[in-house]
Amino acid sequence: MEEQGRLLPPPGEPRRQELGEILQQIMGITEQSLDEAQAKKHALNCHRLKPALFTVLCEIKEKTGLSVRSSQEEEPVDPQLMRLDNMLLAEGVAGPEKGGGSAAAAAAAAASGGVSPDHSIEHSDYRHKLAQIRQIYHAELEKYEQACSEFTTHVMNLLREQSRTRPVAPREIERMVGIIHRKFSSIQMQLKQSTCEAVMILRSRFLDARRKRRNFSKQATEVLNEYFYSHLSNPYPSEEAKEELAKKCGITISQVSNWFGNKRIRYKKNIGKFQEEANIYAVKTAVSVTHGTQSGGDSPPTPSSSAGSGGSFNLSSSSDLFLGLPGLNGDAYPPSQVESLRHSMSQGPYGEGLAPGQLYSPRDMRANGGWQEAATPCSVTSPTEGPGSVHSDTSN
DNA sequence: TTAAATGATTACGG
DNA sequence: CCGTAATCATTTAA
Repeated sequence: MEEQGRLLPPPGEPRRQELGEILQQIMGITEQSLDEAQAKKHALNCHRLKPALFTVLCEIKEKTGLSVRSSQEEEPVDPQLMRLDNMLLAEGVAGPEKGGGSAAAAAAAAASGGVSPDHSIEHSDYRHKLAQIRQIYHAELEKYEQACSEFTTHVMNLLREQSRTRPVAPREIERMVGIIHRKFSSIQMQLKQSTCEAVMILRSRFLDARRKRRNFSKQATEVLNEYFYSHLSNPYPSEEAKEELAKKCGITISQVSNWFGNKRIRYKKNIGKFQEEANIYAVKTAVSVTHGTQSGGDSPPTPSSSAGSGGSFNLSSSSDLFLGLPGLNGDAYPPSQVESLRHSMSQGPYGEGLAPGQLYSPRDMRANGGWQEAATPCSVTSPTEGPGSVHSDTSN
């Protein structure tokens, strides 16, 4: 107290001396005992020149400390973070909460339940898992948010406290806060990253069509096979034909395309495996052509007429194999259009069918890799391009 | 439980 | 985009 009195402005005294005195006291603080230092500190704090001095010190510090700060200025927005945010938003993870996990799942199930039963089951499961992820995500996010704010407050309090005894510029506080926020954002980004990964895994697990594949109905495969074997020489349904088939089978056009793609490749790969099937459908087609009844019949028709499925397309590589070593593998021959042959083949699995295979000469269909090239010569009786057969299929 | 069948996807070329 | 060929993941038969 008395110090303050002594430090009071002696009117005529030059300021310089006063300042020098103060600075000396400051310098001397470290050499004094704790109590003394505390007392002096307090005294200095209350000195009337203190604010001015403090400002000066802050300015100096600001100027000298600039080098550090300039390095990391505010980056606008991290594109990576943007992407993550967008994805989380799109997936409904970051969006507005729609209630607790089970509730959301139940709502989803209820919402889609009536329309598409097939869809709803997996979907509700998916939604349930997604809701779990969202819950965790939000909880973690909130935790980080809170921790960040707490920490920031703490640091700011600390700095404010210290600002009474050491020069702390407002910008420094600002910078500190920025650093803290950046640190916490990077943590949040990791959280978002992990969440994104989890969602992606969930998606691939539930939404990937391959994982919830269902076989087509018996009837659908029937229809498809019928078309395939009746157009064996050129099993490439047109757009309209695909449409008809899709409608008839209750599947999509792309599913029809998939089916034909798979069928072609698999048939070509191992004709022997399909010979029996080819036979059945060839006969069916024959019956249907002759009798006009082609739809639906499950029962294997008796081989009667000669409307076999005609020459198949060519296999590029396996034809050689087939010619060279007929009995080696499943490679056999395309289904025959000869009745006797069909007859002999029809009674057994493909093992027995192999024997007649040697009788059959695959002359037409080798050498050219294309499917369609072989079509013409082989198809003796096949209703390949007969509009009638196609039409009859489609009409029914 | 394993192997075959099967629908869907991917990579690549036209 | 449509095709082939390879591959994946599931369903079904053994």
